[in-house]
Amino acid sequence: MSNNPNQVDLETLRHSCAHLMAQAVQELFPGTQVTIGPVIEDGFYYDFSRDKAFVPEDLEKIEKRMKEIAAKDLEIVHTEISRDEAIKKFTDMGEKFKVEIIDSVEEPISVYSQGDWSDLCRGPHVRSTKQIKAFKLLHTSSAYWRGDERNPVLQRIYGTAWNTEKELRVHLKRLEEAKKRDHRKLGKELDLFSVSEEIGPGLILWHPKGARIRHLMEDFWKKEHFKNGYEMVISPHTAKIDLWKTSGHTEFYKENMFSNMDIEGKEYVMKPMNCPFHIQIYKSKLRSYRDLPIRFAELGTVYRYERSGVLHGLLRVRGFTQDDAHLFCRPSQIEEEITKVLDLIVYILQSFGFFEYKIYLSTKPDKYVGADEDWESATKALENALNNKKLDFEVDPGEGVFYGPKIDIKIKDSLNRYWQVSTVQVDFNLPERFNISYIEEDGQRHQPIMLHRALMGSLERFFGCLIEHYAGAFPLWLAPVQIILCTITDNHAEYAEKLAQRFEESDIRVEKDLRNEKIGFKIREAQLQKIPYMIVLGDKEVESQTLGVRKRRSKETRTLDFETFLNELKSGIDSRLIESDD
RNA sequence: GCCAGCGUAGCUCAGGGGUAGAGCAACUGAUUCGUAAUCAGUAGGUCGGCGGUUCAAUUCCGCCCGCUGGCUCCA
Repeated sequence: MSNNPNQVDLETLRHSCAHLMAQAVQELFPGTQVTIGPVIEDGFYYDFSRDKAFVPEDLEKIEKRMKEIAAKDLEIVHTEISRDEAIKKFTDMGEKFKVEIIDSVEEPISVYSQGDWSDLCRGPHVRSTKQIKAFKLLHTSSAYWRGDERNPVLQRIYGTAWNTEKELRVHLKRLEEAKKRDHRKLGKELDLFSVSEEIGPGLILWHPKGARIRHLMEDFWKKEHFKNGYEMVISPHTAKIDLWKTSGHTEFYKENMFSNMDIEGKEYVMKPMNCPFHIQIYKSKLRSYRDLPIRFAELGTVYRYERSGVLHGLLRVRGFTQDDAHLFCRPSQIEEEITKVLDLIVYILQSFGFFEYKIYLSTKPDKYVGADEDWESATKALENALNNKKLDFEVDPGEGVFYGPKIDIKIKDSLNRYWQVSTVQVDFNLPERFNISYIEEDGQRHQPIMLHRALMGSLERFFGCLIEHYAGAFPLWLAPVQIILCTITDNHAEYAEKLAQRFEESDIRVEKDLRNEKIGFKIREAQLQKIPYMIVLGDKEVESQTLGVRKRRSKETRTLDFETFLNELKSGIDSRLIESDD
């Protein structure tokens, strides 16, 4: 708690606000049972058991009642009772879910009351309902009791609460801003991508401008991988089911795989992962310790079945391209390889404008394959690599995949949201299943260590993240159109054509707007398309053979000659400049 | 997949048991203009699909498809 008496710990405040909402709901809708109402990031929710779902008008009513209750300045009283008392109390109240919770908590049972309403709760809470002032109910949804779809369906209401009206306004504004940046909205407005009902949900069409950005992402990625000792490989989109039996995917990943195809009586499936293919390439010949580490990289497109309800724009799809690589190395090389991977990750993410991360190291889960000492040394190698790079990380105990420990990296975007992108995983399983080996110095066959890693994760998701991070105003090096030439009248078209050709020869992505429209109209459209530079061409420019340069989000105009402007462009592109103003 | 809501012109949306409307975009014409919208005209829709109720359905009902917010999971 803060020293300022008016400043309440946000978690406490939000928890109390959830109670306030529950009270309002039960007063307005008798017969509704309460279940749980925890605090979440930026707010809270409460799950209710009730036949009917809440509609938006209900939220208004509930909010109004909450304000009334808050104004009553009800004291929030904490009491502790025995389990038997609690069971009797909540059974009498008809709160079956609360009774179920009482079974699983320790005595004494903690209860909070305000007025004639009370709730089973660990607390803490604010002293009076009057302290809950700045709040808003946001939306409804359904949820299952204890998150299990076999359990009864509950009606959830989400809300947010803050210490002051001003903080609430700032938060709501941020939500609005996030809505404006929604990649699905911008994808349409900027003509970047679409999803077609005719084709199928979760399958992305990259339009010319989106594909342009994708090619830029891919080109950059390939160049950096060649520089860093990777070899590019390419593998097919489907393979015989037997491959997936060997890899264990038919056993452990079945529910995520597209169902079988019959090709001349043989079963094939769309690939959900690239690893078995890269292993086949590794296995195509005998490998020596002198060849290791071997690094195979591929922008590999995979298909995974996702339940229809979870699909979401570019962020959750059924077909996506991983910037995948598999590293085969000697046990002694793990640490160095991971360190190099981390270097590359940080370099690439920073190039795209992401400078802050949350990094997790996930360790051995309850069910696992491989020897304990291998797990230990691999986990240590991951940890050492993170420490070598001075990267802060959190350990997620037991959260590793069954086949090995891993590092996950989330990037922070311009609205302070985190997105899971990069991952580095050690795999003790596939080398064993495919029985891969190399000849060691001792002349004997040894099993190599295999690492999976992705930097951007999926190009689709990373693109969605880029769109929202930049609100569609991509940095110069990524902008699908870098400059647009806008003529004042038809008289300037010839000059524009000539300039366009010169820009094209210099690999600048240029568009011309020669339409018979007013300059204000052309500028407006270019602004809405978030083109980094607008070049106005009129009598003045033709006469002096110059360019009228205007940058997006700046009303300032400059008169530059071609070479000067081209140099500015080139240096912005080559340095992958990210303008904070943009 | 489940719960709820939504689906009307390319886009954003209004309407409503008697076969549909606006703005922007498109097209045509006029205008040749100096940094976020020049004016006028034209065209555009089996109202997501299939079935049912009805004299009549885009509107009411059922099923299906898709989208949105969540639940679960993850790149």
